Amino acid sequence: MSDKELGPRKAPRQKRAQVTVEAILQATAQLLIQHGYRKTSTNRIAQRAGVSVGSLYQYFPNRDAIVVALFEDLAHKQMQVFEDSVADLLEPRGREIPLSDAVRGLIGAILATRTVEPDLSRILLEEVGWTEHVNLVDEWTQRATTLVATALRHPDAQEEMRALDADFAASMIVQAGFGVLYGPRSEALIADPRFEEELCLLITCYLKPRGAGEGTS
Amino acid sequence: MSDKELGPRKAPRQKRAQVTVEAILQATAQLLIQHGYRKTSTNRIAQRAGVSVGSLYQYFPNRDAIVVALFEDLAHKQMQVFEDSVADLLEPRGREIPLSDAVRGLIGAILATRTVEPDLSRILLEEVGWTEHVNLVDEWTQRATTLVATALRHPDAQEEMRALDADFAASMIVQAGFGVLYGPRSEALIADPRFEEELCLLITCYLKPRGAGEGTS
Amino acid sequence: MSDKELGPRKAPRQKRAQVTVEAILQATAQLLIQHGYRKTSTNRIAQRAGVSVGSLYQYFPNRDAIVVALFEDLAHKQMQVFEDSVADLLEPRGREIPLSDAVRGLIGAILATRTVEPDLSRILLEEVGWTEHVNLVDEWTQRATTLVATALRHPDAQEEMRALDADFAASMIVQAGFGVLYGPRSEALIADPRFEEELCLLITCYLKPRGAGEGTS
Amino acid sequence: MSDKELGPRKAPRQKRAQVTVEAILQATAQLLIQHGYRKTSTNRIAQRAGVSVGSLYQYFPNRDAIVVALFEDLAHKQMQVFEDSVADLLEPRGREIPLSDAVRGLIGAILATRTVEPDLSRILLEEVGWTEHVNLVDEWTQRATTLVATALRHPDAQEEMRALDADFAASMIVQAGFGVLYGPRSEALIADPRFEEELCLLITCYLKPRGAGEGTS
DNA sequence: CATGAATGAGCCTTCATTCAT
DNA sequence: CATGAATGAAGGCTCATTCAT
Repeated sequence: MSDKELGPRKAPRQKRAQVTVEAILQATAQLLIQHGYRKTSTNRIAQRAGVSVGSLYQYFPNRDAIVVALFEDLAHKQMQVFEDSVADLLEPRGREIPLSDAVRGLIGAILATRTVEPDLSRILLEEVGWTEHVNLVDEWTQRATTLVATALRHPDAQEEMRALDADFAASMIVQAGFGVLYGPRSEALIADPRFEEELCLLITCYLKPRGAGEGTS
Repeated sequence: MSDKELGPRKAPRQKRAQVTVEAILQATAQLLIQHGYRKTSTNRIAQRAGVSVGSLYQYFPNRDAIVVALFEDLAHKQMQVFEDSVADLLEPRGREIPLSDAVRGLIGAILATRTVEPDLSRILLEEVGWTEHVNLVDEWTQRATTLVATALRHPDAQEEMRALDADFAASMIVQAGFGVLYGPRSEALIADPRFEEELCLLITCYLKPRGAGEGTS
Repeated sequence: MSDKELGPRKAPRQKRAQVTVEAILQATAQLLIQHGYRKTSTNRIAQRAGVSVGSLYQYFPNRDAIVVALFEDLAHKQMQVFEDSVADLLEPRGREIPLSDAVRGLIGAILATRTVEPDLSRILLEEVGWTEHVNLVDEWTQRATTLVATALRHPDAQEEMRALDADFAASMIVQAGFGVLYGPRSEALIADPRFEEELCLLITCYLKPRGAGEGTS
Repeated sequence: MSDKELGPRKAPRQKRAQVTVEAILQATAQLLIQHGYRKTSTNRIAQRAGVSVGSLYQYFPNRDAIVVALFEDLAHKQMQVFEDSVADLLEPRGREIPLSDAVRGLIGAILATRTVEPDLSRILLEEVGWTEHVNLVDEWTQRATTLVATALRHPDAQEEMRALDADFAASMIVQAGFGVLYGPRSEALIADPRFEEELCLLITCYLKPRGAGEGTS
């Protein structure tokens, strides 16, 4: 666990190799989802991928490396989605967007994250556990937080906000947001029609200055 | 995984047996913490517990049953702590407590939860995954939510709050609270001196009526 | 298998002990029938018998000893039945019985044997295997053969028979008889309404002198 | 026991694999003969075969599957021998064969069956028990019976026989024959010099019409 | 490079048997 | 004598990984 190589063994240069690697990853994802981590053995992966075990070990030094690759793939895809969703909020533009809209956008971005390969995501997060991939998750959270912090520093936002440490606030928001979205019982909560609105409220209120309610205008 | 017996196999009647069971549970906890779930084999548990494998299987039908027992123990202890902490807030008392204090109490209660065997708690939640223990976690969350909802309905609280569905709000709070406390990167966040205060703020603001800031009184 | 004690450990003198032994034997029989030899463990036997394992080992030196005891019980009961059934044929009586009737009686005796605890009998014979109890089975076959030989030597019988070695003929008959009764597919054959009659015929013809058919009289 | 896979797991494609499978089967046969079914563990088999347990499980899903394979092998070989031996009796030929010769041939065929791996045969039949392989044994018996019935229907045979149901008679003969050959104490009986002749007699008499003895010619 | 046969440590579990209470 | 907790050898089986072809 400590001294094990977890990175891919060699970058596949030929096209055929690329196909092989892809097949292995897909097979692993399927098996993970269908039968869980424990039953996802290298032999089974190879078989499902239509490849020999030997080939598998040509590209991955060990079983966990495959899972890690999958994890990274997923993380990158999710980050991409998140960053794309958030992009608008950061673009310089002529007219102002009210804070509440910005927050709504942020929340939408986090929510969008859940749509990326949800099954795989779930199994990876819950069964494999992110403990083993702390770095990745850290990076993930870090980048999200930075993005949010940047958004919070946007002049348009600042105007409506009370004075606070953008970094810290971003952490709170991201953390709370993910908690709500990925915690136990999240399914039920998210399904509630009031959910999105209330989550916006939660965060907006937190950011706004005291004594200046939303509807006060 | 689905039809496996997970309950304890037979209750230890003699005192000696009780000691054995206890040793097994402790050994398992230690191994889980030190080496993770995957390396915690029944043989190792038995060895560490200074007991034979046979004894282990006399009280637990299989490895997971031990982990489940541990999980239940922990969950019960945590619930106990939480409920004890929250108890005051629910007691009828002569003078009013301001909402912010109530929230602070709530948060304190959730935080207190983290002090119960934190290492074991982490490994159990993260590596073993609560997916397999949905019922327990559900119960846990349910009870916490109910408690919070009850607190929110307290006349003293109502006075300072905007009109909202106590149950829903409780869900949001509990969920967000746990997210902040148990999510990735929680350690760092919690360590921040501003943390507790800000979390209070987050929730208080959410509950208070618009246009009525905290310091406005 | 070779140096293992197989006899009962000590004769139970007290009444209570006798009851215990009986309970153990019954429990074993039930378990053998219901779950087969492999799943019939001493612990299970003890439990089913409502006795502690320790007590079990008070009366039997090891597991197989119980099975052996059961086997012996059964063998003795079957022999008893066989001998009782055959008894008449051997009694000196005033009037002659025709050979065919004698044979019919013999066959009836062998058939009667099947009615003694058929389930236990089957499991003991098929799963446990009589290889391990050769002596008993030998004795069994021996006695049956002797009995039949004695019957064949009866003057009444001799009259209708061709000259042959009674011992050898008895062996053939007993052996063939048991083959028909306990071999594979016996069930189907025995169920056939013609069966008993034809079996009589088979043997009678064998015993009668050439050229003197049954119906010639 | 009921839902266990008993068929071979995967067919050996390479020559090396074929050798392995063969070694496993042989080792199992040896162990079965020398130490009995209960002591024939997969580990021992692998060891004796000079192969790793893993290899064993690559070709057989579990221990019993090996035994079953052995059983099938044996059954097929025996059937082959039986059918070959009986073949002549069925061939259309110019001159008649007397019934007694036909029966003699039949008995010879059944006896020949005993020469095929007698030790393995014995252990498989007696200790493992044919109960678990009912289908195979059934097929075995079925085919033998059919063959005999066919022989009985041969015009040459019919001429010397009384009228009877060929199928039923075949069942009786086969069953009795196997009983005599495979029952307890068969060894001794078969060793007797009179045995074969008498067995012929037993069956011939049974088939011939009443009142027409053998020597009547 | 691909293949798939082979490996063997190690896991989970059972069970006959002993022995302190 | 009875009890039942404890033992630990042994069995069945899996699976990550290697290596000859």
